[in-house]
Parts: sequence; structure tokens; C-alpha cells
Amino acid sequence: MSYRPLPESVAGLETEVLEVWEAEDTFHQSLEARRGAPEYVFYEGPPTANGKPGVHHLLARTIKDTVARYRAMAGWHVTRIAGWDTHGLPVEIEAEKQLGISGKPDIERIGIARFNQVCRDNLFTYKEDWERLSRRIGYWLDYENAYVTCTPEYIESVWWALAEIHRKGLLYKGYKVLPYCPRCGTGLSSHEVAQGYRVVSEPSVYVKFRLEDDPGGASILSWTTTPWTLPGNVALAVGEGIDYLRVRIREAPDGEAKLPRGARPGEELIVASALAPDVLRHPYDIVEVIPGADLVGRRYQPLFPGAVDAEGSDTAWTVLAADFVTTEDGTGVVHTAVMYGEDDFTLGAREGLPMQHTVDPDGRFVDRVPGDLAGRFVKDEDTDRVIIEGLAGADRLYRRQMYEHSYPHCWRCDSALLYMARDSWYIRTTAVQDRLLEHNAAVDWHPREIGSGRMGEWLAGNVDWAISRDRYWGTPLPIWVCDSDPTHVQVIASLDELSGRTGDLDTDFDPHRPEIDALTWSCGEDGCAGTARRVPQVMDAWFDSGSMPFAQWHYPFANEAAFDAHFPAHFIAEGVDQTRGWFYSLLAISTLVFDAPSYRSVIVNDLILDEEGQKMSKSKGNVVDPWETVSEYGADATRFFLLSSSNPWLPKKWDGEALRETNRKLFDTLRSTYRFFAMYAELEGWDHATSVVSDPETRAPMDRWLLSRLDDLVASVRRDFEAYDLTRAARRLATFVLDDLSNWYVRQSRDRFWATGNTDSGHTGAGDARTQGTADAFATLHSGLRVTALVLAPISPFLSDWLHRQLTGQSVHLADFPQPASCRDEDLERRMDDVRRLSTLGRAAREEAGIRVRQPLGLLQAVIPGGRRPGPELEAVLRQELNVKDVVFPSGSDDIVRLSAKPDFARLGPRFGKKTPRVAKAIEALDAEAVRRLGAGEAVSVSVDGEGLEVQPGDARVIEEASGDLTIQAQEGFLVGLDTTVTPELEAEGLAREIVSRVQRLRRDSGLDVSDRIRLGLVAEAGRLAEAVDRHSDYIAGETLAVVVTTDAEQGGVLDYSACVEIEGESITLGLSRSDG
RNA sequence: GGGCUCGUAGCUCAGCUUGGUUAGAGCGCACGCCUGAUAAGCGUGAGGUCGGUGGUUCAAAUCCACCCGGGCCCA
Repeated sequence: MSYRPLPESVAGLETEVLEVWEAEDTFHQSLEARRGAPEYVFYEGPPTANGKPGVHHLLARTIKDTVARYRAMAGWHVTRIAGWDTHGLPVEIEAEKQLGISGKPDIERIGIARFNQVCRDNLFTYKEDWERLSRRIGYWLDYENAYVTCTPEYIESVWWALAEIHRKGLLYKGYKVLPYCPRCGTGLSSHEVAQGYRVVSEPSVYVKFRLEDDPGGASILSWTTTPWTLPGNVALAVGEGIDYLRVRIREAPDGEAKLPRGARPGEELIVASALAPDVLRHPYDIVEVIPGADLVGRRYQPLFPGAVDAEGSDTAWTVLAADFVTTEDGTGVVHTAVMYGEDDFTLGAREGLPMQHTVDPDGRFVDRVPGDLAGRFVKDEDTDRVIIEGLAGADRLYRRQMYEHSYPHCWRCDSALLYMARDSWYIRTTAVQDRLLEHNAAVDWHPREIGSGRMGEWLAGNVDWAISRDRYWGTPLPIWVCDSDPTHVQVIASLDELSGRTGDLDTDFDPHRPEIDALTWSCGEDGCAGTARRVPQVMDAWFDSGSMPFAQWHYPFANEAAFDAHFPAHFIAEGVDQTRGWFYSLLAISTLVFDAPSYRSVIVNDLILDEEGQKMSKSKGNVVDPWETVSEYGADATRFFLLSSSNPWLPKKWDGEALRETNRKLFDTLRSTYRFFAMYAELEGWDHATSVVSDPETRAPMDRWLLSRLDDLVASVRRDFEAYDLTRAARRLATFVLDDLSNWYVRQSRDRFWATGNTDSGHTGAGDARTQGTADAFATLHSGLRVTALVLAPISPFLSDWLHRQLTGQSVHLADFPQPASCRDEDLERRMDDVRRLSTLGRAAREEAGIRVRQPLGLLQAVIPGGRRPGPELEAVLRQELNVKDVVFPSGSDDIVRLSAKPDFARLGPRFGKKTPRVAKAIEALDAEAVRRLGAGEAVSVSVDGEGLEVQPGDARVIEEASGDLTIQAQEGFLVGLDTTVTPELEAEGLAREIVSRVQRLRRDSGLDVSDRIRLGLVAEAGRLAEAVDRHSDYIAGETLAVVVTTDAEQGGVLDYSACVEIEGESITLGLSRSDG
């Protein structure tokens, strides 16, 4: 078997791997391989199939796929079924665009049947896009059995759930206040509203509400920016903790202009104390200060008598307490029209205020409204004028002013939106609030704060879920209401039940509007003769997607066992915007229907921002095309970047530079390491399948070290994945590949990979031992690469699979995630760590002394904290790395080091308290002898402010510092002293190495293969170079694979390639020819 | 206005749960090294009021309060 060279390009490799997956159906093989294994349940949050996927989707999909792949490798059967969210406003809007229409009247004009057909046809416009991108980035998902929320089966399951909720008495009809466009006849979602804010200047009014039975005949002042809501006024809201003033208007002082209009001298007004100076423009005297609580319950005269009927309400036209009242603006008194504001409505529901519309769905005042207003469109300027003049005429207007503010408009037709209460069906989620909170508390949220914070608080303030929408393309509400007695409500739980009512339905019956709207039957409840008609609304699409745990199985009509085995989910992952979306609807529905949570662990991801940290949006034109990034950097690097750059729940800047870097560092290094392995394995004929592999325990320390590091890597990454800490796993992996595998193991072990070359040249003559060392090196590096591929596979599935197939013949995704192999040797790791630190210091010392590494030196003195020794084998590594003949570890009493004591504050603090800093100073000042005793485990005494205190060993760390005149580098107790004397012998050796380096360069520039044997010519004038050649020609020949070396100018001159180079001021002519022998 | 979150080197991020006296990486920059992985690799150095203020403490990037700035969600 041979190890193939890597494909030229990243895209080429990934395409090749994709083709293999396609050809052998690796995904299904991986599922098959785990058949019967414990089930790991993942739920796919269905994307809406009518928008193009963007880069932020790459993040969520990478998280999902990584977790699923890890679990599959770790021995679970991971069912992951794709799903599509197909209903809802986004789909309708797309259809409107396509039909060139806008708004509900247009839709009803062309007919719901045609409209819904366009919705249906449009659905899968982008489905293909999604599937292609998902495939390209390696997101393995079962698309063949995808659930689709608009199929009759899915809808039937959703109906069943709603009927269950109804059966528990938790479904009711009420009102919901929402931003409403009177022209389009529709409510708008918050997303749509956000698009239409515009600054407008409109009349605002301060209105006098005259109190009943008030000794001073006082009026409460209230302010509104929407005069059209005044006929609907049924209450005033004050803050219980706010102080109000009762003031009396004074006469105008003599000689000044008469009082402004709006109030007469002697008239009494009530307004929040803090706002009185801003609101009142008359001179006044303060009569009294009234706590808000004392105003509560006071009755006042309706502004527009007859507009609203009290319906026996006690609280209508009284003052109520509400916590939303502030003294930020207005008068500290909030005019309350229950049908035209959300706070107003909530207050009205709580206080039992009458709930009647004063405005019809077209935005016109209803007939009951007095004052020449009936039939007028509420947002006409004329209407404002009529209202204001009417108020002034009735002496109810204190003042008016133009007010500039940001107000929402319809994004389609630009009409000002009205906040209006609309008929709506509700689920009484407040009835199960405690259970929601309990189930949420049991969820393992990543990050934790989402569960306790955003989600927890939202649940704590939970209000009933308004599930109906006045729209067309959605799951029709299966609610039929009798037209003669609206308390006769039937909620249909299945298609069978429906056909039981209506007579047989077609076998291909589609439950969507408008067909279903035509289905009616005789009510029959208690012998009622009325007709049951379906309510016109469809369901909130969140109810669809939140039903997927059972609806994807068409449960309870089919697949009962499958559902049981796949509920609840172990894991889901979506964006933070789903807190009130899918995360909520999943939890609410499972709590309502099963009284159980539907997911155990969640990873929440935040947005992907552009390079400037701005949110990506189509309008800003800063949206990154996922296809571009994947084809430029590859799916592997993109996925790795997304997981490693920061935790998923932090907003992430999209950084092309960082992506390039991920590719260059991690992936190039990994590819390069493989290339190195493959090249020498070919040359040396090493093959994992046939070569004899020795017991790891008998291998060289460097091998055992790498295997130990691998064990640690495997155990750590396992732990990270189990804890859903993907970012930590990714970073750990990158550190291993770069620092341990490539930059230490391979770099230190390179020459072990060319055994035969050296043996042939007769340079080492070590024979079998050398060959076995090479085999061990190959086996070790093979393990390193193989395990790296396994550990990398969940995050970056392409290169890892390609490598694993080369290294073992098997797909990495059919392999088991590795277990630690009991190769851990912490003592060896620590000693190697010591050697690496000393190497760093040694290189620094060389740099400081200005002596390059190729120049051998005689002696390095080194100190490791605690007096550890690396041991002979690792000392050899250190000698080689620093190119010194000898390394010695002097004891603390030698000249090279001076002992000193560094206080340990963590131990001193609790014992000495305030004295700690002075004790610490005394420890630092200890003389060498005292420090030595401390280091030897004796207690010593110090004097602080004349007081003798005892310092225990352990209260301070004994460290060795530089002294003497070698070139010294020291850090955190590690120290090296480099003897920089260059003897003539050392110089000659250095020059020989220099020559070898130049010859190697010439070999490479001449296009020779690394294993080609050569004839070598080295021609120099008499001098240091010539002498070095003379003394070290065997060494030079061995290193450069020269079978013949000549120093003769004539023979050297006929070689194929030559170069004249200068070394240390002397020149030498190099020549070489490929040797055929 | 409310909730959550972030603020550490020019840039991207660790460290904060459990306070301990030299605050770490990578990129970029400067300088150097190495090369039988080579349109690669390695090292050294400069670079920080740890957003601000106040508090708790012998000791605060870390705990507390307030403030400033960015982001998200909601109103």
C-alpha cells in the first residue's frame, strides 16, 4: 500500500471526499454501523425554505454536525432528520411579491386558493440551495425523511396537540393588541414593524379629566400623542409611588398679558409633581401633595359619553395604579384606552375594564362615537382637528403641541400603524408556568445565563400565548364555533374526526384554506340547531415548529415507538433569537401536552457580524456569501474557524484574515506533516499494515512522549465534547498539532525517518537498532496523524477523512472515537517540558551572544526549578537542539546560580494578614544561607518591626538566579548559562555544517530528490574552509549523500551543477552530479 | 425604559467560577535563526491605566456598587 500525495487544492480534496461519501453513502453506513446502539436524539430546528442560507447558518450547522458526528463516533446511534418550516408570513410576503400584490384586500381579490397555491409552489425555491450548501459543508442530515410542516400528516399531529390542550381547558378566545395596518387589514410582526419606523410630527394633547365629587372641581391632566384613542378612554393610570400636586391657577399679575388659554383662574389641576413645571404654563399655587396611591379609585367624567358602554364595570372611568407609569414625559398620568395599547389592554384585563372598539377594522370611528367623529378615518389631519376642537369646546383641552417622535408605519403601504386589539385565540400557558420554569431549569444551557436570564426571565413574566394569525398560508385552526351560540366550540383532533363530521373527505384532502373554510356542519351540541363554522384564522407558525418532536413522526397516528425512542432530545442548537421562538415553542408545547421538557442540552449561538462588527444585512450590503467563503477557504477551515475563534454564544466577527490564518496554520501544518510522513514512508518502504510495530513502551523517549501527549489530547477532547465545549476542544486540538506534533515531535525526529540512507552511506553503521528506531518513528508518527484525524473528524470532516483513509483504509466517520491508551507518562511530559523551556532559553542565549545554531559550542549549564533532571535521553535532545557538546546541571551551590526566596502570598496572607507585605519583604531579603536552609526544609526566622516571626518551608519558593559571567537567560526558575568559547575544533565543525547547508541548498536548487546519491566537489583555497573540509569530509559526505568527495579543482570543475559561495569571509566552490551508482 | 451580554497588546481572543504580587496566546510589526517538510518552519523583542470611578481586602483583571461605550432581545 502506498500513501497518496495530497490533492493539489483544498477544494479538490473536499470535492473528492464528497464524491466518495456520495458513492459509498457513508452517512447511511455510519447510521447502520450504530444500529441498536443507544439513541442520541437530535432535533433539527427547521429553517424556512424560502430564504437563502447565509454564513450565520454555517455556524449553527457546524455546531449541530460536530456534536452529532462526535456522538456517532463515541458509540451512539444519532438520528438527525431534516425539517422544513413552510408556513407563515415570510412565505406569504414572497408570494405577494411574486404576484405583484400587497395586502389582504389584494389577496382576497385574487382568491385564497390561488394565493396559497403560489405559496406552496414557492416553498422549495431555496430548498435545493439549502441542501446543496449543507452537503458542501458536510452537514450530515437525513433529507429523504425530512419533515415538512405543511403536509396533511404534520398538520394532523399539530391539530391533535391543540385538541389535547383544549381538552385540558387551556384554549380560549380573547384579544391581542398588535400593530395593525388599517389599509392592508392585517397585523404586522415585530420584524415588519421594525422596518417601518419614521420620525413624524403630530399633534399631541394635554387633556383635562374632570373628577367626580371633588371639592375643588379639579381635573387630572393626561397627555397623549394619539388623540384618536381618546374616545376609547376608559381609565387613567397613575404610579402608586409617584407624588402628584393639586394646583390652583392664579390670576395673571397686573401689567402682564392675560393668561394663556386652557385654564381659568381658580381652576384646580392635578399633575405629577416632577412634571408640573414642564406641563403647566399658568402661574399656580400648590394646594396639596397627593401620593399616587391616594388618587387610585377616584372617578372621573367620560370624555366622549356613549362611545363605550360601561357594561357594568366598576372600574370604568376611574383612576388605577399601574407600574408602567413613569415621570419621564407627559404628566405622570397615562390615558388608558384598553383596545389601543398593549399596556392598556393588560391593565384592562386585570381591572375588568369594558372592552369595546371605538374604531372599526378599516380604521374608522364606529357609529357610537359622538362629536361628528363616526365614520371618520382616525389618522386624517382633519380628524385630529375635529377631536381637538371638540375637546376645546367642552373645556377639556389644557394645551396642545406638535410632537416629533418615531412612529411605526406599514412597510408595504406606508400607512401609520394603529395599535389595536384584535380577536385572537390564546393558550393559557400561564396555567403551566411553574412547570415551564421547572422544565427550563432542568435544561443544560450553553451558556448557562441564557437559561437563567433571557429564557428564565421571559418565562417568569410569561403571558398567555396568542396562537392565531389573521392570515392565509398556515395550519388552519381546527376550531369550529357555532353561529348561534359561540360557547359551542369544537376542536377537531384528526382528519378522521373531521370526516366524521362532514362525511367522507377525499383521500388526498388538503387541510389548508380555503377548502377547509367551506366545511360546516350542524352544531348539535345540546340539540343546538346552529351551524358550526371554522374560525377564520391560521396558527402561529411557531406552533408548527414547536410540535416537531411528535409531528415529525406523525405521532400519535403512527410511529408510536419511534416517537417514544426520540423524546426528548438530548441536544438542540439554534441562534439566540430563538429564545422566544423555537426554544419557547418546543418547551411550551411539550409542557402543555406531555408535561415534560423536550430537550436536555442546548448550545445557543449569537450572530455573525461583518469585519467591522456590524450586523450583516441585505440593505447594508455586507452579507458574506457562504459559497464564496467555502470555495475560498474550504469547509474544514470555515468550520474550524467558527468553532475555535470564540465561544458560539458570543457575537463573532467574520474575519477573512483569520480564516486564511486557520488554513495556513493548522491545516497547512497538518497537510505538511502528512506529506512528510508519506514521502519518507514511500522512500523507506514503511507500511502500517505490514511493518512490525514494537510495543510503545520500548520506543524512544520522544515516541513515548508523543504517545503520552496523544493520550492526554484524546481524554481532554472527549471531556470537552461531552461538556459541549466545542471551542475548547478545537483550540486544544490546534495547539497539539502545531506545538507538539509538528513543531516538536517531527522537528526533533526528522533524521530518524531516513534510516536506510544513512546506513547505506556507512555513516552510522548502527544496523538493526537504527532501522528499528526508524520503524518506531514511523509507527509513532502514524499514530499521531491517525489519532489527530479521529479527534478532528467531528469539527472538520473532510481532511480528517481523507487522512484517515490513507492511514488506515477506513473512513474516519465509521471509526470509534479514540480512548486513552494508557500511554500517559506525566513524568516524561514534565521532563520534556523542562527540555523545551531550556531550549527556548538556550536559543535566546545564543541570540544574545550572536552565535548561530550551526556553530557547535562546548558547554551549556542549566538549572530546572526543584533540581529536576531531564535524564540522559532527553539531555541528548537538548544537546542536539542547542548544538552543544555537553549539558551539565550544576547544583545550587555552584557559581552559576544564586539562591533567593520568593514569598508565596497565598500562604502568607491568611497567617500574617496586614503584616503580609512586610513579611514578604523580609523573605526576599534573606541571605543565601537562610534560603538554602529554607530550601532544605528548615524553618527560618525573620524579623518584622522588631518582632521575630517564623517562616515555614513552603511559605516561599526557592529559586535560582543567574550569577557569574556566562551568557545567561533565566525565566521562572529555569536558567541556562552558555559557554560561548569557540575553539578551533568547534569552529571547523561549524564550518563543516555550514558547507553541508550550502550543499543541501545546491542539491535542492538543482532539482535532486532527497534520496539521490551524488558525487561532490568541494574546492577551496587553503584556509579554514579547506581545513574544515579536510577534517570533516566523511561527515559532509554522509549528510549530503555523497558517494564520492573530491577537493581537486579539475575534477570538481566537470560536475553538472556548481556554485561558488562565501562562508565567513572565505569562498568555496561547490559542485555536484547525480550519482547513478 | 427593562433583561441579557461584551469591553484585557494595533487586531482576534485566553485568564475571571475558586482574589495571591512578572496578566498570557495567535496575527501584525522589528530583528534573527533553521532548512533531508521549502511559495514552508522556528525563535527573540517591542507593545497592556485589564473601559472608568468608588468600595471590600494584607492583596482585585478576578468580588461588590455605580457610571461610560458596543451588541442582542424586549418595550
